[in-house]
Amino acid sequence: MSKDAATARLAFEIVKTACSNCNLRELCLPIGLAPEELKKLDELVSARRRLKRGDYLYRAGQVFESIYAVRSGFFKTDVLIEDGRDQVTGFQMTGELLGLDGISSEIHTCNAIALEDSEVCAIPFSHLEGLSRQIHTLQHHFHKVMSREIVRDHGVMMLLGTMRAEERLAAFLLNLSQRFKARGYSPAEFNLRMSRDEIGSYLGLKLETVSRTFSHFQEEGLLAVHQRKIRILHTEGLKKLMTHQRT
Amino acid sequence: MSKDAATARLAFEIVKTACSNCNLRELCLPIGLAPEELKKLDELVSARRRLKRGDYLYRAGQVFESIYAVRSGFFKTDVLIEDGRDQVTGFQMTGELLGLDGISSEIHTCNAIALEDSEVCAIPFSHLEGLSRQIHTLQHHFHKVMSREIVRDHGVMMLLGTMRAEERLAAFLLNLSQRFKARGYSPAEFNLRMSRDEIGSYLGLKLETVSRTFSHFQEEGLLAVHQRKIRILHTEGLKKLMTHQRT
DNA sequence: CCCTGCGTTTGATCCACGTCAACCCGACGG
DNA sequence: CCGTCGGGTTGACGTGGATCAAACGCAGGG
Repeated sequence: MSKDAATARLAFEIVKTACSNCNLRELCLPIGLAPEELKKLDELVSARRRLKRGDYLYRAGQVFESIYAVRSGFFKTDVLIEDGRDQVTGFQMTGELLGLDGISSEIHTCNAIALEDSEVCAIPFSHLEGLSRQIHTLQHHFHKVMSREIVRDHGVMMLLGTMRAEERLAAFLLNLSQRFKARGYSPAEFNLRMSRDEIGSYLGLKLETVSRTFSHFQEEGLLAVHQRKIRILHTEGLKKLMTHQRT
Repeated sequence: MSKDAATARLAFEIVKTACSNCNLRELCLPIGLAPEELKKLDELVSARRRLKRGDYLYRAGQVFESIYAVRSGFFKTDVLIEDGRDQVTGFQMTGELLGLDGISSEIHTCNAIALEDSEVCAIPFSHLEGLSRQIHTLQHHFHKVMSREIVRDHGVMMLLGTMRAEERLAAFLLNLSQRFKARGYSPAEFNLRMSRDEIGSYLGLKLETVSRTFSHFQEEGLLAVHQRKIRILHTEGLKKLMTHQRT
């Protein structure tokens, strides 16, 4: 926590700014690029940005210039409408991209907020377009990423439109679990970075309902919950819960 | 309706297959392209496809090869999960693109179904990627289209997550109204192409609730509803309804 | 150590929408 | 002309989750 330690860490990380030796390269934009292509991508990532918990990466209404790749940390995005209502539209973790919504109007349409101290790589969008005209693989991969975002959103629409509270929370936890697993963390035990209120907003539920549903899962022996620490005891049970209900 | 008339119309439309003289060029993919660029795009649109009401344009699970631009008609897309539940994820009208969800996994993730006799232009995706490496404007425009889809989905998530039935239906009607207007049709009077059930599925409501809400709007003097024919009598009233409620 | 504050849990009550069921109505076929 | 059929409307009733309210528990500060 000392100033020196922070400086030292900064220096260390600057050394490995490049995509080509970033340990996320299998998760992030560079997937499938040849070494020489990766070199080009290195030049593209113009800047890193560090954020503290609670900092805004960008705000709705700001001019869109770059997309961001999460290098470390955890984000949420949310939209709000005039009358004060808001909704969390997603949670982003390591290797995921932020800001794709801004491309359409050159203006960000949501807020992106760090839920813990985080670091992102800024990728100026016009550069990305330029480079993806040269590198097929990059172009195609970028298209896939955008498309995946659309598919993900459809999943959330499904969840919000047809599922009951238990199913929503089960789906949410299983999704988190799987994403942690993909990043080499335990799929069974993790810390939530977001509050009950934020989960509720994402799932279209009130925080009380989220809390009650957690308790309920715990009573059923599906989970161990302590504050934001979650241990999944019975993955299959959660999965069944998600699908089983019919009407 | 005679066979001859149909044939004649077919012949007529084949003549103007090209984007360069398509009257949708201001709405569809070619927006903003220079004449010589438009020529190149012409070669890209490999085939038209006609569909009758109820026909599937593609089904979830099929291999993805092309995206489609709606030339005429009206579509819905829906996703379904194992247990039989399904959800309409969108309604597409003239000039809008279908199939973007398939890019991510090379497999369509939803069904696209014609709600009336329709015609689409098939755009082989690999060709589109090729051409957009040559034409900046096309590339950028395509990115904007994908991004707009993401923003639209966020809007639906907002609707499903935070709005009550009346607000949802008001938002839905205003959205349709505006899209009809953009296409030169009356924003105040139009025919719904979809059933109450399909509206309900899209809005996360049951058809009875949709029906009741229509009746309610009619009692309030906001709408005149007769079957699928809608006349908006009081746009401002609908808008206020959409925003006004707080909690 | 205690005080304060915020996020969370838990309980009691309420209500918007779902469910179930009857009925209506325009389209279509015989 | 009537019978049928599918989508739409309307009513009565049930319920999942919202709302309101109180209490808890951990973290940070004095």
